Amino acid sequence: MLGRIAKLYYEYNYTHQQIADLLGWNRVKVTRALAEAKQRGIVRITVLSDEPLFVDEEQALCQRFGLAHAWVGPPAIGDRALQTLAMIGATAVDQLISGGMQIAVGVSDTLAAIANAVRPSEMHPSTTFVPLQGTDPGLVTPPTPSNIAAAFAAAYGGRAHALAAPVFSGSAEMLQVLKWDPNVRKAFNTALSSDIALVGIGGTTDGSSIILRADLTDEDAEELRRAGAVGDINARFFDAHGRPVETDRTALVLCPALDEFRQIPVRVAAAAGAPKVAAIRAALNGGLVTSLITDEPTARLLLEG
Amino acid sequence: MLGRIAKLYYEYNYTHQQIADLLGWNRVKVTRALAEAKQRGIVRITVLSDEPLFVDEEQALCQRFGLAHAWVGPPAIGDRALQTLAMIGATAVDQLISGGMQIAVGVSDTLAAIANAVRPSEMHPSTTFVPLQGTDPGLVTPPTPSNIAAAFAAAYGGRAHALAAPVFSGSAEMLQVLKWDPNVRKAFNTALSSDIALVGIGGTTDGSSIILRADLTDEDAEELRRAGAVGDINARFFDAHGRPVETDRTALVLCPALDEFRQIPVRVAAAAGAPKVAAIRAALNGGLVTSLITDEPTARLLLEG
DNA sequence: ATCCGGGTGTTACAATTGTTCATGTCTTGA
DNA sequence: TCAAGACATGAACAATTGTAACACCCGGAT
Repeated sequence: MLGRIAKLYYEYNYTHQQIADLLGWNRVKVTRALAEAKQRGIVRITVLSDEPLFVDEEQALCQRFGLAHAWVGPPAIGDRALQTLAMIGATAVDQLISGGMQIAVGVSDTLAAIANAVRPSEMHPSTTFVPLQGTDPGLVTPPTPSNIAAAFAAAYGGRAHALAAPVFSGSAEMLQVLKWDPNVRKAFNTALSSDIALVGIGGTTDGSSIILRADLTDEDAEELRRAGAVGDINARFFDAHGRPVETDRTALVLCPALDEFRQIPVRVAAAAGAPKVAAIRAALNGGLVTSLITDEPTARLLLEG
Repeated sequence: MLGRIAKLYYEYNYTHQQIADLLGWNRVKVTRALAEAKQRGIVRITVLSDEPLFVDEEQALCQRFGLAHAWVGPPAIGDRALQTLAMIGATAVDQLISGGMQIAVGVSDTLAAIANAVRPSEMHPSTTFVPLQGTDPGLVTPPTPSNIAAAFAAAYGGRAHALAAPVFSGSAEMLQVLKWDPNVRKAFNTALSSDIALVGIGGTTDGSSIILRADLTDEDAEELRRAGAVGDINARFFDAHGRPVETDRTALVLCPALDEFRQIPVRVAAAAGAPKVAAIRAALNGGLVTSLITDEPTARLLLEG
């Protein structure tokens, strides 16, 4: 039934009202049916154009920061910040991915949103997604690394690895034990041999999700900032030059150090928003990432600075 | 540029106004750009559904008149009668066509509209379109058979034949000469060996386009009606039982007789509208066509009678 | 019997989109 | 240089679409 209505509307250019009259329905019902048809994917709208949305900004970012790729999306409207970034990110991933690749994924809300937003142009059954770090402990809404990897794999019909280890250890001893576990070591070696890494960039301002995830206290955060930390990738903090910053608290993290992370040849970060500009700029300047997914206002701020 | 705007609108769900603000444009300009993008095919809207629009009517028509296929489109809105019929016709053609076929095409406004409306689901380079009759003499707006065949061929990437002969002869002698011309005979033999024929059905009411095309006078038309003619296919008139009706005037026509036409196994007619119902019904009852493309009101009238 | 929960119909209103029209601008050719 | 035509522009209006609120009905579970 949805198909019929969708055809009448999109192909025959009937108005909702006319469809309602034809079917003896109510206009609002037609409106609702069409919304459902769209949502269910019965109606597919494709824009046949590969021109990037903001070529100028993308090129400027590449030149200024020596990036391999840059994708700049439109400014978020209303509260759609995450979704907007996710869409441009999905485009980016779809352009980068190809069969047989191994792709490492970090954790961030943005990355989770991207994983849900991907509409593969083609399937890649032989592509593998591996998590870059273990699972956060008390995280309620779950962008866990394994979940994100699984979501990507589901979208592309590929495979996903899981990593059954906590990302935060309660003690140095525990961290040591974990680090020497053969399975854990293997998992990290695998992740670090990926072709591409997808990560988010976090800030160190109040309210950054890393603060919450890591169970950091206000004092911990303040200590980090005093030590010069402006942001993190995979719970590894860095200063304005992209150099590692560690405190006692953040040393207990089970995920690749920034220098290990650099082994991955293509490192794509997705992040946007004024509070994160300092962190993004630091990551770019320090060469922590080779490619950036962001939005137009953020790109402008990065280029202005 | 159109691609960018289309993406912002259809993928990022910006409103026209927001796009205008973003680009420093005027809203109306955005509206117009989007319309052009649609028109140019940069934006493609697909309804993923193969359910026919009016299954009940289609089945009823098939049963009642022993048809092989029936396609029923929605009622025309406003003055879009031709375009609406063309769309359902295009769907029908796309379903019927396959590689290597030879398809004979007649002349009618509807058929011309269908040829322009086809959006091939796949190309058929090995399919050939051949005209069923010669060219009308004084026809200003040109749905000439060769044009229609060419339009179909262009759409499907196939080949088209031309038939360089007038459909109306001024005298019996001329008709004889033409009929014995080897090229003409070959052309007709070719046409009649087609897998499918696509034709229109004309009525004999005042204003029927056949009257105009054939340069028939009011007296000619009246004579035809007195002789029982209710309609025509390719300028061959028939009565309410689908039996041929000829007058001196209409005998001078260079196109297959109705009985020759029947050699083609699949004969698809496209026609709709209350004035044509008698003609359509006659063609169906007489088995002149095996398949019908029409619209819902016409289908209703046919089934009621 | 009663109480949901989900779908429907209705209305009213808000937001978005489409169209028209008067005007302005830029070419083209005499 | 100027008129004529083609075309772009922006304001104003009209039509369509989206959304919310609310009453209602119906089948199933309590």
